Amino acid sequence: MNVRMSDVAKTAGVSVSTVSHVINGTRVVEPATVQRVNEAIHRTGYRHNRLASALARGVGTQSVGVALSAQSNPYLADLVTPIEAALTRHGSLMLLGETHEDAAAEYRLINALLDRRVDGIILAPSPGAADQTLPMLASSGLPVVLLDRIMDAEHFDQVGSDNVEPMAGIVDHLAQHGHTRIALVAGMAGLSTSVEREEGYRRGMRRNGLEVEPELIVEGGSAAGEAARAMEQLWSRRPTAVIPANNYMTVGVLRWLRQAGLVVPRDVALAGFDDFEWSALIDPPLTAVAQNWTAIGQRAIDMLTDRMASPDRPFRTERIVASLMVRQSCGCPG
Amino acid sequence: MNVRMSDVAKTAGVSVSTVSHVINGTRVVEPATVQRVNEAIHRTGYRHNRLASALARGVGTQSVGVALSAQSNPYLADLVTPIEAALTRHGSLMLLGETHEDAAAEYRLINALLDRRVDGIILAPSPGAADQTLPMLASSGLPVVLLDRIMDAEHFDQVGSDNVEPMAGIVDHLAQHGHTRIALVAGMAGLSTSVEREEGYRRGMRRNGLEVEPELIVEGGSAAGEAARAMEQLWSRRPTAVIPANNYMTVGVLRWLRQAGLVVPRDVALAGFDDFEWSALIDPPLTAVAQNWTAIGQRAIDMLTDRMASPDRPFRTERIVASLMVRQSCGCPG
DNA sequence: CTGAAAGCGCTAACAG
DNA sequence: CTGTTAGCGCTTTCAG
Repeated sequence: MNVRMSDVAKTAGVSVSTVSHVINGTRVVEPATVQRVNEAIHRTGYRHNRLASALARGVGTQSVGVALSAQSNPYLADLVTPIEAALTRHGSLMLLGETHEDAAAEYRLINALLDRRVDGIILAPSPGAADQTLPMLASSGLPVVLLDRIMDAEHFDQVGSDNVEPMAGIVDHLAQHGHTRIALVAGMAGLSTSVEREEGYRRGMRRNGLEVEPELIVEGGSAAGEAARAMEQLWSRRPTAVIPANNYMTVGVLRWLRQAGLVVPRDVALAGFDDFEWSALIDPPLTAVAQNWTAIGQRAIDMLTDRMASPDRPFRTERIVASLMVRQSCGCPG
Repeated sequence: MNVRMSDVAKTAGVSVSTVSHVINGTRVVEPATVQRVNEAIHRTGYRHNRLASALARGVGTQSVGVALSAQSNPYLADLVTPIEAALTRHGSLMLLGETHEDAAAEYRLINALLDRRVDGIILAPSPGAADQTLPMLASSGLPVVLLDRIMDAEHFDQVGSDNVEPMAGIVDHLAQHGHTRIALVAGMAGLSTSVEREEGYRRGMRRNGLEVEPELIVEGGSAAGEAARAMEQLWSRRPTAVIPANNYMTVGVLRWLRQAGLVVPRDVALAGFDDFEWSALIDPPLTAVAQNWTAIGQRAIDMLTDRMASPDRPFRTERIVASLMVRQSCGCPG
């Protein structure tokens, strides 16, 4: 264990400088020497220490930090796969950390990432990120891309789904089915996605000539359990259709409906946010807005590398289109 | 940007040695001095460089590598969450990499991880890992835990689900429903989980006095598309029940069945491996073996820290129990 | 309680 | 084509 470059140099009968250069291919070395060095590397069992290397070279660590809440992201794999792929292409690695949707935990995580000298950070900001995390990130000068939850932050690149129009589109669709009492199980307060989706709901109601009744909007905390309780509350207010603002809440709503003996879409129509592989196999097949997580992950890493390349370009916010997958839970015929 | 410890020392009017010690709390420093140093840190905007620190201290980087195929792991979040949590408790971070279920990619990844001086590695070995990756890992002397796919490797700690008995249990259950022509859509060849589940299938058939007909076993490549084709093939052989050996293949089988106009469990009963949040909401509610991914992730990180603490303890292989969730796709009444 | 100085393992002028 | 050597930013004896 722990063979150093000098050991290799010794057994190859050359200088460390030469060893370094054959390892990094950073200057021409006589083939015979290269040969000897490579043999020495093998015989000694040498492992290059990229950390010492990075330190000496004064560069980053060929790694980027990805900070999000895996717990609240069922699309983790979709999101992470393109990021990982792009990073691998550059010989970089991904440091994945969990924000726990909590400002303090997130702050600690970003600090840890910064102290480890990552080359860039991709962050799905928790509610509360604006207080400490974002300022710190901004002053760090590190390339950063904010993901999913678009903030009111001028000095960051951001990418996420368009939420307003797709949500309004759900309302349009439900209204076309003749629904007027359309309930919304809203996401966790403080999340920009929650706000935007509620805005979309309001826009949709209005443009269909429907009144927005406050009692038809209940927060479902972005989680299944809370959403079930929210649905219970809503049910007493006699909605004819319900929109869970995300995937987890759809599970909760569906569970509550089922145990209450209600059948979708006969007793209440349902269409929500977040599509997934099994949607078509659910009973009834789910009508839902599909977010393009692969594209979001792809754009995030693209934007990050763009910024690394040109630190002074203007900051951009990109919205990735999300589209309504119409199936039967909304009342459409099979 | 890039303030060094010496800068802090200068503006605080002390030596770097003192600064280092107040930062690490590694020796007693007069309160007043601590004060001055902390102020200097603030004023200069100093960030501790953990990499340089680790180098000087000759220790690891407070990070562990996690290598698996996110693409083929729908439980990524369940698995990763306990690992992340434990790591955070130790002030460590997770370097997540993708093996792509490919020996060469995996080998490169593990190399990258090793070169970055991670303190340990958790790997879900791809088929082919035994050729290069495992030997390298073994000779590295680094703490390693193999996950999910239990290998025939004596010198590694391993943790994964029990596959044989649970699979045999599925067969038992189906046999009790009176099925005799039970088909298996097997997983990707070369994966130990595939092998073990097929073994479980054979064991189940045998102990129920059923003949194992080779034509009722078709490989579904562990993926939805291939599984659909496998199911098509199988259908011509008139099974009365089918067992997809994992989650993805269940999707494929279900899709094919549906588009063929077949209804489960009337036309063919179905029970497979891998349960998940939506199983009860599928049409029909899915009977499936639930693997305890959270426990697996938890044990993996436990075993890793155990080995870090005592490098010479004997290697262990742990099996986490997986249990059959009986719903309706097997033919049981709602 | 504090400082000087010798490394940690590697890179990159600079000088052959 | 190759070797010497001064760092990279930090830790840690050792000597006050």
